Amino acid sequence: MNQGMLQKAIPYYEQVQQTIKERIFNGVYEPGDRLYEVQIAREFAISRSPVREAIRTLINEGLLIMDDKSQIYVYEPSLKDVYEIYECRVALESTAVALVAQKASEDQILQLEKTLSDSASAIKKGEKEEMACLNAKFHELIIDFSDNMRLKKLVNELKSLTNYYRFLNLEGEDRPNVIYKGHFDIFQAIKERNPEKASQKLKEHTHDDLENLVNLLNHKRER
Amino acid sequence: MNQGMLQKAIPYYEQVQQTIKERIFNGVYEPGDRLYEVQIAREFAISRSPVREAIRTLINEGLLIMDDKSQIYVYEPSLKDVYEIYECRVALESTAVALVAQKASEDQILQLEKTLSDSASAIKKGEKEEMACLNAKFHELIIDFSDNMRLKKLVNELKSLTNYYRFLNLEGEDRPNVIYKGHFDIFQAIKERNPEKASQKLKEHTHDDLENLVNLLNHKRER
DNA sequence: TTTATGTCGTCTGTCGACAGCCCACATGAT
DNA sequence: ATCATGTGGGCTGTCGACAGACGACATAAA
Repeated sequence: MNQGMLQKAIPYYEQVQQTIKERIFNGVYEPGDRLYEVQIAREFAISRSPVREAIRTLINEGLLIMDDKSQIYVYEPSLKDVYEIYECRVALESTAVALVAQKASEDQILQLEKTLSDSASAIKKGEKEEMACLNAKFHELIIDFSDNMRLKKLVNELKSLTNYYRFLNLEGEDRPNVIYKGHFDIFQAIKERNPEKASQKLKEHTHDDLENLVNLLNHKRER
Repeated sequence: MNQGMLQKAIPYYEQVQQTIKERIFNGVYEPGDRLYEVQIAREFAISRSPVREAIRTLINEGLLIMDDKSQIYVYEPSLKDVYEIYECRVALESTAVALVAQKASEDQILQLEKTLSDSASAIKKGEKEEMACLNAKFHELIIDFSDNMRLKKLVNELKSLTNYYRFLNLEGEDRPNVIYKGHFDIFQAIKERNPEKASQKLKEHTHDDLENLVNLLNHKRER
């Protein structure tokens, strides 16, 4: 009885949008790849209209870009882009964490604490997948608890633009512990109800992330 | 010889997008109004396809919203939305101004100063139109000088969402002078190369704006 | 009068078709 | 060989048409 509710059929353009997005995140489409309306339409055995709409939406999200000849490519962040995106994320997330430090409920603080301790045990067991997941959750919880839907949306969009690099988060010199320490400091500041400190710690933590990422990218480029 | 360059014909969907946006800003379409693809297509004597694409784009920008029945309405910010948008703007703009305080060139600082003094004389002459324009310019310069395209784009999108209320900026108790003072303090901090102070002053200034706006909205609502 | 059923019009989602543009390749002239 | 001119194929922008969904109104049944 599916809760007495029938699901509205999901229109093609939405399904296509989701699928393309997943393919970008999964690396099926790689940065710089060109996409063709007709080809995608043929592949799904539908007309070009829904495909066009899906592409338009993804262009607006920034995951696809259109050149002056209306050709569509998968977004490929330049180094400058990466810096700019991080700058924006720091701005938004540090605001979020300050809000959380001010008004988080006790229960919410407990949730953060639990995520942290789960994270610690994942590190001990060396479960990379789990670690990445919990780290993401920590950030997500903070954004959620800031209770600002628009901020959440903006951060998510920014994150998806560097999603391409998400594998690199945990690589590098002793990253798991460094990240854990960063999160721990942030949590501590929240628990102390110290917005400025929380904000500051998050800025430092994110800066670490950026620096690590840029280092790894440079290494890759040299090889 | 038009600089030897021919302009590519602007596609319909872009023109329509621009037109709809202007109409929203000019109040031709009011918040909450429903829009119809067919009607707009008929009006411009074109097919629905370009209209659909224009609408999709505007939905992604947030100026139009689509309900669960695929009906299109002009975005009508709730009070909570207004707060959230301002929170995001403060986050981004205060970051921008801190960057400017760090790395603005002397010439850029002069531009800010000139805008301020123009603003002062506009106040003396009571030129409301000019005042609004210069105030906007002040903020825009700061964003530009922060040299972060993505930040600029985000702020512009957020601003357009409350564009509906732009008339109210200058109404209220002695607003022009309060705003001028706010901008002056920000400028001062930039000139002193004091990022924290600049950031702080901008936060206070924007908070004033928000408070004033909310007051006026409440008054309106009571009447 | 109130409820139930049927019909109509309108709006959105999708389709297939066509025209214009751009590019690559080929053909021909120098 | 090099450059100019065709020529063809592929891709995007736009169009007009149809089907399904939804609501309004009317009509019929209680």
